[in-house]
Amino acid sequence: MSSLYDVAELAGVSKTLVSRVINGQKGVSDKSKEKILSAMKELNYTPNAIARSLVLQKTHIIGVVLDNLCEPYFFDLIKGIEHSITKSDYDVIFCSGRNSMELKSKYIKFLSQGRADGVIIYGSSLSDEKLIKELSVSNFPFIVVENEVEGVNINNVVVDNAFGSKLAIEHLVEIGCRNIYHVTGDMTIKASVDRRDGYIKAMQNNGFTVNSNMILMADFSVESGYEAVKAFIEKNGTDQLPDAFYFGADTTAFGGMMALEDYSIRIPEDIKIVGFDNDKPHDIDRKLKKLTTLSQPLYKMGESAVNMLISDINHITPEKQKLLYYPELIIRETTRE
Amino acid sequence: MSSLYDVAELAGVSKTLVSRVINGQKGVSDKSKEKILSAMKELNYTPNAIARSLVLQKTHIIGVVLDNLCEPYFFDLIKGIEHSITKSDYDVIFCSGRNSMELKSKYIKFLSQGRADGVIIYGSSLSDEKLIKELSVSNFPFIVVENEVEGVNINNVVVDNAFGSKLAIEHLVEIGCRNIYHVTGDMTIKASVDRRDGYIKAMQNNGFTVNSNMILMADFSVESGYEAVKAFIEKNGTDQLPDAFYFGADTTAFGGMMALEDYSIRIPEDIKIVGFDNDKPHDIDRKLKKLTTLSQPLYKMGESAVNMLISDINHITPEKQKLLYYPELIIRETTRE
DNA sequence: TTGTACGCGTTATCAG
DNA sequence: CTGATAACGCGTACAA
Repeated sequence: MSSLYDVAELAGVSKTLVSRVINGQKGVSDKSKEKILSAMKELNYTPNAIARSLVLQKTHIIGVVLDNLCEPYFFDLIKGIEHSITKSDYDVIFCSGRNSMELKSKYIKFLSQGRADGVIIYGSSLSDEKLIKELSVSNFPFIVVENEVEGVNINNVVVDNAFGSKLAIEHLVEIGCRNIYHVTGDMTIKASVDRRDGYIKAMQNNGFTVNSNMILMADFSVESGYEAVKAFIEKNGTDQLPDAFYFGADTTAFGGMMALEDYSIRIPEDIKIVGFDNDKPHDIDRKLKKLTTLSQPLYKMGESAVNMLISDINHITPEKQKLLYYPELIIRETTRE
Repeated sequence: MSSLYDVAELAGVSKTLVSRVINGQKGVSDKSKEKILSAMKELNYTPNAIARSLVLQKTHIIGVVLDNLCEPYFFDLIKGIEHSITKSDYDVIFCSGRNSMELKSKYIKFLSQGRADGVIIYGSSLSDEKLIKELSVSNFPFIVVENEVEGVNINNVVVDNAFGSKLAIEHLVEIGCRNIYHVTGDMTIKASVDRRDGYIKAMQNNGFTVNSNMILMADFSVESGYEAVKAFIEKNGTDQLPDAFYFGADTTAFGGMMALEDYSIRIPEDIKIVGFDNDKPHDIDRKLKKLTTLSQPLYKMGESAVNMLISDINHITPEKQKLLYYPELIIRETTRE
């Protein structure tokens, strides 16, 4: 690998001139420029970005750390980020936590050690909080998408999950449901907690009381949704069904709908279903009804995250910012006769 | 941001000792170590990876440049890469070309300018060749997955697409097909060309001649598959169908199967279908038959790519390596009565 | 065990 | 227009 110095030597000029040519700056005679250009060609010279970053104290890189890259759920977020990045003078690199907290934390450190000017972190897990609090004292620019972390002043793009629950319950009540159950998502994820709490509150605001037996525990897997509903039916029978199941996640809802199908319970005639996340169904074998769900504006959240982070990096906004998005109710077949 | 020098000053020792503590090296008294550690804490010191890379001439980073991150097709490749990386002492970062050659090329340059020790490039497009030839003169370590580039000596993990066509045709012939048509994938992609050429050759080897009207042009989209088959039927009627359609991609095949369904043509009774790629079906609305297809070992290819690249980086293997994988035929409902 | 001094490849300042 | 020279933050011979 030849360096700027090698080019200067071969061209018979100083490093200063070479640097100017590389960066397209004024102050180089045509003759020198020519010599430099041909020297660069001859040596197959490539500027070293690392050295450049060191002296400039700037990488022009924004890092993105996701829980897992292999997850279609993140596609909209990624696309939103990419779209905003294109309009900026930054480059993005992506790192995957592969569903491991340690790895995620490692990559955040990795990027914050000077390898990026700022980091976008998708944080949904409750256990992210410790990591984020640590990072927030380092005054390295970063922004957390999805998770709201209490007690720390950070850049944050969040979605009001409880509001989503409110929309779901109000919709179900409006179409005549009275006895509405909730099947949770993964309760180590903050969003799941907020959705459940939002469910309870929305039920109360509509004049219903929620007993603990009205909340079925599951996680984000299709299987858990299937098992939760199946166990419920086996315990209570098919004549003790609620008017509706409100699931904490679409994946879980898909599983639940399969269980209902196995017991020949008709959707939406016998029971209404609402999910959360606006996922594409995974299972081609079953012809599931199209699911009424709540959609998070992940694309917009990605865009905003980039913009907010860049303005933080450049100290355009001295204060940390927080942006709240609202989920949108998408009514489909599972709540429509 | 405090530097190693700040820590040394606060601890009242030299930079050398601080450096040793950071890197866990011997040769520091317990007393000094303590002072240094507490100084690091007090200053909230984080080592600067950029400076470190500069002096060490090593980043311990492997970059991966994909055509597009938002594409489930790459999941297996990514997982394979990640798996091998975990067992190494490298970190991975991912960059997305967002389906743009320029962007892809930009990110390859970006990484090769000292920001990574080596790059894994997924290259499927024919137009990648120019870019790859350029890179190959720079002696920067890299490996190309999928595309075979003629005339240059590079690290390469490829899959024998023509062999896949051979498997497909032999399978179809074996179950009684004589009149086998081909619907191409995106012909700007080298794999599509190889699959078509493999189809022609395999047909000839089985004693059939291929006329140009037996090859329908499409790309990788579901729509193109649908349109290609629909146009064919509208032109030739439903009584002039071939025994089988061999598609250059599963996505295309899904589209084609939908078109056949629209004309009430039964699969596999009336016509057999073989695809390529072993994709998951996208469309939940249709209850498509499970598709016989060819599976590429992308996971293994990802693993191998990492290993080969690392041994290139460390000059373990002086020569460039080339690894050839074979697709595997997965027989499902569309060729089974 | 400790510290000094130099170099990694760049950019920027300031004379000439 | 040109060229020394000093940084950027770190690792490492080498010397003490």
